[in-house]
Amino acid sequence: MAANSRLTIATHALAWLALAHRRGQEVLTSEQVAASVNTNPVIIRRSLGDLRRAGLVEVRHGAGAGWSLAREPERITLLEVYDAVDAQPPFGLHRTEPNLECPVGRGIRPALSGVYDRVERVMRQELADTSIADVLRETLVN
Amino acid sequence: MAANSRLTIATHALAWLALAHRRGQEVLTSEQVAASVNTNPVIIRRSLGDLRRAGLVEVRHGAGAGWSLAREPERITLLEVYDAVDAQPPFGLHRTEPNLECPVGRGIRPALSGVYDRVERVMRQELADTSIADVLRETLVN
DNA sequence: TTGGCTGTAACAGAAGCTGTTGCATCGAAC
DNA sequence: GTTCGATGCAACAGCTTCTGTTACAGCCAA
Repeated sequence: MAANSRLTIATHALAWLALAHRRGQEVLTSEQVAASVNTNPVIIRRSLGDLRRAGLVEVRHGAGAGWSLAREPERITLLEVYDAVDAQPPFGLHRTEPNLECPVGRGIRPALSGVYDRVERVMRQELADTSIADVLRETLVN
Repeated sequence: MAANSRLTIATHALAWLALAHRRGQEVLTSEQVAASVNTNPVIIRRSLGDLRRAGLVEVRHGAGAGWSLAREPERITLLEVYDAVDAQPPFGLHRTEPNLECPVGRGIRPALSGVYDRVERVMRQELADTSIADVLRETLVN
């Protein structure tokens, strides 16, 4: 499968909104964001739509329309973005049910679920410790 | 993309090999493993082939052929399995290069790489702390 | 009323994974 | 040396997901 870049696109858009706001630009259109990400405006509208449903950004319609952050960038974590864009978890269980007459086939799924849950927990903790402001700061250093 | 079940399939196969060995069964054929996983033997041969190249299992050819663990299950970690099957990393960067004339477009990729590296590091640590023996024990409890 | 932008559906193309078939190759058993 | 069962691997189909694109209706400040 193609590597999942949803979190990347959404974070890029949020960092750009944060920087624009700091520069006095109230809102950005999907086209302006798309120009920075270098993709199609519809991709950005889809991504920002996810973030809007999660309450991370706000949208203004009509003339002078565009997008802005709903909170200060210090208070938006990558975990919220991750949940908003609904990226796939890193590991999946069996696609078809294993053979339940085999002791391994019977018990392997709950056992692996426990492992995968632990992995996801530490992953989420790491994402929760990083904010959009952190990302923007690191971005402007480079 | 379809959720990645490579790690699941490989771990299932290894746990089954470990249990069979404990029961006195020297080797298992790909067909026997496939019967437990409930899939096609070729899928299992592909997966066990990855594990063989990583030195985690051994294969015997000719009559009485089949697969066995190359080490005790206590000494095979899920991190080794993860690396062996070459599962995709959880996050990908931009598919096309961002606009380098934008300050965010210019610096976002190294910034996100840093975040993603940290996420992968804790994920790998968690996998390194779990062995095939751990998985088998949890499997037989259920 | 106008004009610019959002919201969303529909579709195409690409990529990856699973599953399947077919066949060459290997090697222990006889 | 022959046999026979299993591996190694290529090729292909089907499915799903993601990205990208076009098209168009809806919204609202000016």
